[in-house]
Amino acid sequence: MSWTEERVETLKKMWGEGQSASQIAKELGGVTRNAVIGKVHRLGLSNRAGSGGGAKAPAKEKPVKAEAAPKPKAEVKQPKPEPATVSANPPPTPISARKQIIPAGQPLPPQPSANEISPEALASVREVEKKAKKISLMELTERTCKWPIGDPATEEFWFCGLGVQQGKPYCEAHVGVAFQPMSSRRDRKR
DNA sequence: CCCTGATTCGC
DNA sequence: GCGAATCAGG
Repeated sequence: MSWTEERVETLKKMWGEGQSASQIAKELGGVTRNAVIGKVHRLGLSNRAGSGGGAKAPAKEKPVKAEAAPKPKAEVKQPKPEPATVSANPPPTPISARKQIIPAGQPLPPQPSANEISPEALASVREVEKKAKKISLMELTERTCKWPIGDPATEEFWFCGLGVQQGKPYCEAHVGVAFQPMSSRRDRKR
């Protein structure tokens, strides 16, 4: 693949939108994120600025590493289709993580169906919460359970972080409580 | 471990 | 000009 007008334009657009290099690479196809970053630099838009009044890159240090370095480890390619990114689609805050205190300015999204959970599922959540990995926001990936535990308004807040099922945002147990079969929790006057 | 962009340098 | 390898960091 080569950098046609069209592809470059897509690159510019997406980069301008703050998309990550890897996302752009996936969109374009046929290129790696490295290629994208390389192109970005050559185009001179390394900084997401674009214009402005003389934003100049401060002189960078040049360590001058001794080359001719051997390659102790080989790079491994991992073809894995990941259509979505975490930041784009925050999971609905489930049962836990809601005391009554809402951080100002960031009202939690409505929780249409966070009531009536099957006792079994609830039990497993408790169980899982005990062995949750307590990972931070940064640790969240495509394959870590994104179930919030604790109160976001306090320090007592982390994410489950256990391994997730293929495609699912949560681990086994949390998927169970997150995606209730429409049945089993029918009528229930509130 | 996963990811991010930045840089270098042989092609 | 291109991009893999590598670096540096969250």
